[in-house]
Amino acid sequence: MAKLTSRTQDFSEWYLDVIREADLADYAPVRGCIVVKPYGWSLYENMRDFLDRRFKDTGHSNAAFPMFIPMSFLNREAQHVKGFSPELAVVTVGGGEQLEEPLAVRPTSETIIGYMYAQWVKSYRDLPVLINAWNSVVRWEKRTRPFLRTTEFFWQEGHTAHATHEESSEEVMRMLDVYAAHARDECAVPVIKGRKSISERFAGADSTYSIEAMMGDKKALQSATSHDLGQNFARAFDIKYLDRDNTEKLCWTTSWGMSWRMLGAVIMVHGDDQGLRLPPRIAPIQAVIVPIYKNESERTAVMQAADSIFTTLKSNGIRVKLDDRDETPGFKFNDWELRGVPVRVEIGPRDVANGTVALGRRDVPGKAGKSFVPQAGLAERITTLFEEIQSGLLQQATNFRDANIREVSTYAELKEAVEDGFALAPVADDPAVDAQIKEETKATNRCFPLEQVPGEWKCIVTGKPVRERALFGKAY
RNA sequence: CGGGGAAUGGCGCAGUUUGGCAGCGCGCACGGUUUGGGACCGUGAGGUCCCGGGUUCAAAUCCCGGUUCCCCGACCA
Repeated sequence: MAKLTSRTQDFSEWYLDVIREADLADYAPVRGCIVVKPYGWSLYENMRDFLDRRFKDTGHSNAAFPMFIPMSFLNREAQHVKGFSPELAVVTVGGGEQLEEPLAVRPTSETIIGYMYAQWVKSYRDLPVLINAWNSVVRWEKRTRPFLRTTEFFWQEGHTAHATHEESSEEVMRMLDVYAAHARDECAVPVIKGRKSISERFAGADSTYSIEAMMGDKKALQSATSHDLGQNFARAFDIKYLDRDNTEKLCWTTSWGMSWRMLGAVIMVHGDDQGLRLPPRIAPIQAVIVPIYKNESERTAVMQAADSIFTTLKSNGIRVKLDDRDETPGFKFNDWELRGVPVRVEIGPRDVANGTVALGRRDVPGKAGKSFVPQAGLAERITTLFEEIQSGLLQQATNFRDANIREVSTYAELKEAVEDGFALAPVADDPAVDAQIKEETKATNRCFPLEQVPGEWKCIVTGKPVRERALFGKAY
């Protein structure tokens, strides 16, 4: 009586099943939009809070900007408008009257923030400006999928302005590192940091960096981006400052974002045929207590012990839930596995008598993951177990990814490799090369990883000598 | 936006070919027996058959138009 399609049978269907059955999200009555339900939102909040902490720790502040952007703003940066106009939602009527100037619903906020920065920045003393915004944006996508690609999506967008390119470049890399650390340390998702190829970079950026992850079906997911905008937006919006030498100079700006797509990554990287497997650090419920009893007198004794364990765990800072629903234990075991709760505490009459509990871990399914331990010191034991599970999930994901990346040196090898994983291939950073490979293999240039083994190769398409290899894979 | 599939109670589906009482499993409510890996019996609630038109004595079923979802392509966080 499985509620889920198996991953091997149909990964895409499995993904949708998990989202529904684990109560993460529901479809909204609007094309391509989803409703995030409390359990899913709680997971997003946990991820968001960790990321927000990292932003604050690197000197950034949060602020809010309008969701409506005058069309003329988007038109000011040529590449930017070219990239985004096909997916804009535009408001033409307000208060029952035709608007003089249509307003785009923000697809991203570089332009309106650039406009504001131009007013705020006058002197080198005003720099750097380090602002982040948590908001939602709208992009009219043709093909949508919960969390991975929705018409409206929630994310954060950081926007900074600096006096020199040296500073702005540092910022771009700093935030890429923040994303990679968040993915690794909190979401247990190993990522590869890299530079986007010319054809894949953000509309209006000089260069774009991303973190790329491998999902459970060996497809790639771009999980966050960090852009070096050069002086493009500073020029378009007149973001200038008076330097120490009393000359006016253009600022250098950056932008960087991570969306709730990362939540999709957590599902697809860790999930198994029983459902979600959540890393303890971000799990809405870290431990669930399942009481087991046959009759009223057993119930009284078991519930008393369960309550006491609940209080202890909670006071030790563990996000714990006591499942007192009128369901059989077996049902609850499966239910919480589906929802990805990392640790399960089972307590029955025998445990009450022995002063023990049965401890089950989600990352090791079935009875293999179960052990019987004393109630004394349970909170400490569970806290340690969280760390084991957290690092275990990361390790599993890393092993899986590394086992599915092949270094190739010919086009034929690349074609074969991307049928079942990633390929690391020497290529020229040339849109024509990207396009040809995509056309013929369906795989795209994910990035030129920052960590490169030094060497000289021949581009597998053009035969030209190259010093870098790029990661290719089929992508979401 | 192009090609293919689908939409029937909360979920999964049958019924559509050949028009004729809207059904099944799970879930839900209540009562009882159960409870250490998805319990069982009984009773019951729950439906604009995706939406809008049309044909017909009669439409879930046939015709026209639209919407949404899934899969495959082109665009993207």
